[in-house]
Amino acid sequence: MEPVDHKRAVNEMDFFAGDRSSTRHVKIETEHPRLLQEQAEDVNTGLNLLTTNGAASEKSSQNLKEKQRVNQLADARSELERVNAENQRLKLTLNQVNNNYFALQMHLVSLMQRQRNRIAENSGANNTETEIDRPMEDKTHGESIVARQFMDLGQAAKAEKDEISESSSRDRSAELSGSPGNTIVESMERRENNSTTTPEGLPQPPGWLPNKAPKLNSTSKDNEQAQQTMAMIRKARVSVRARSEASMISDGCQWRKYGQKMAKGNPCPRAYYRCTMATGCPVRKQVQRCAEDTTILVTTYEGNHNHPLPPAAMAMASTTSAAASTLLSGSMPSADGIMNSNLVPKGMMLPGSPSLVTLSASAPFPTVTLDLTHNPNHRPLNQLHPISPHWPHNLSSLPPHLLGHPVYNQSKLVGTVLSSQGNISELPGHLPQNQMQGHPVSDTAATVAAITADPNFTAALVSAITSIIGNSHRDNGGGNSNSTTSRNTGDNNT
DNA sequence: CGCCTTTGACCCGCGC
DNA sequence: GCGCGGGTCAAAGGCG
Repeated sequence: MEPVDHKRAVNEMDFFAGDRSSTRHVKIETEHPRLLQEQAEDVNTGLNLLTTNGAASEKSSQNLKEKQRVNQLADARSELERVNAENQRLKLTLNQVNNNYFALQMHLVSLMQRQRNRIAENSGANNTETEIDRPMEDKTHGESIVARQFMDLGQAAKAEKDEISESSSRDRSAELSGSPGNTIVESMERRENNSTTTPEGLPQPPGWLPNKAPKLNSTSKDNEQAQQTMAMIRKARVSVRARSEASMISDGCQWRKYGQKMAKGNPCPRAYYRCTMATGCPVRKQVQRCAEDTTILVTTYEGNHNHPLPPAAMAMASTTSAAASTLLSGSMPSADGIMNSNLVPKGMMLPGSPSLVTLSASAPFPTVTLDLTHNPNHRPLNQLHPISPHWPHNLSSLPPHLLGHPVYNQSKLVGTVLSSQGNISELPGHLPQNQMQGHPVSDTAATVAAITADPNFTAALVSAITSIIGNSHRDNGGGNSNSTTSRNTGDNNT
């Protein structure tokens, strides 16, 4: 009985050590036969289950061996625990990297869409099919513009939420309008402000919709549409579908859970979060797994931040902007746009990703859905990762030495990303097309496989992990983002 | 101790 | 008016 138990214990340890490569593990493995043989021969003596008539010296030597064996087992066990812990850390890191990649996708989508919308706005009836051919003049300003754009939306949100402070919001909007980086939302806000002041000068109620209460001094059809659009944008929701094992995707913001409900028709609970990066921030989000595929995480954002965001949060922020812009671009050209449609799937007009973004005007609010869960053969965005060894977009999660590295120049990254669409192949930093096309990715596993297959990524990942571990594995990248992870059980990746 | 999650209760809109 | 479902509140407890 006893030898069997010992043997089993050793085997169990080996089982857990399993494929985790460890030099110590190899050593233990090589010692197994001898250990087991010793056990078989000496078990009675070693465990004092039977008395023997052997010499005392022999017995002491056997005890010594037994002690050594116990020590080895203890060492192996501790090593196993260490490796297990390291494995968990690596898993977390990988998950975080996944989320960072998702955030990068968000950023890309927003940039692409914003370019389109801005071109459409600036050039009016000009040809909008060529804007992607000249986006590099924009990409150098991409980061700041995204930031500005998001702040503009924040103003819009404030105008909605803080009715009393509408005039000040307008002032702020007017201040912001002086910049050349005007966004569609901002311009729309100005248009609305110029045209929708009530006779009493009172702010509009939060749920106010121009089509329900036409303004007396709204004389032009454009103004009406602008009002409609702005109201829709303010009420619009951004729904993001992405594959993630974590309970939340990483968007760089701080979120506090304030409720959870079982939604009808979905066995998975719906969690409600609000932004806690600033007091009074109206942004909320709902997180729920898809009923059909629980690996798909559906995150719905509502509202706009009223505070500056860290770079890590810019991706999602710009996504919100892009969503609003998408709404705008979809509703402006004609009166029978999304306003009057119940469910209008609309390609985002991103080259090669016809179904990436859909619009839904179903009640209560129009929703922009970014579906990042499936990327068919249309040069999916998911294939972007091989081209960017520096793709962890959540900058705050990056180790400092990588954060300061030129490869994290976002404009260059954007250029790389755009080049992957096949439109800007001459840009610096891009990789050859064939290299990019070598990683068909349709799910997280394939994504991880493709990512890890890239040596550049591997190098960056190793560096990042080393730094993270070296920093006592700060909570999910530290900084002002992802703070909710620290208290969560490991799957909550803000 | 502060911040967070959990979770039941409550509120509100909507359809019948 | 009633029930249902979605969204929010807030007390309780956990965690670092």
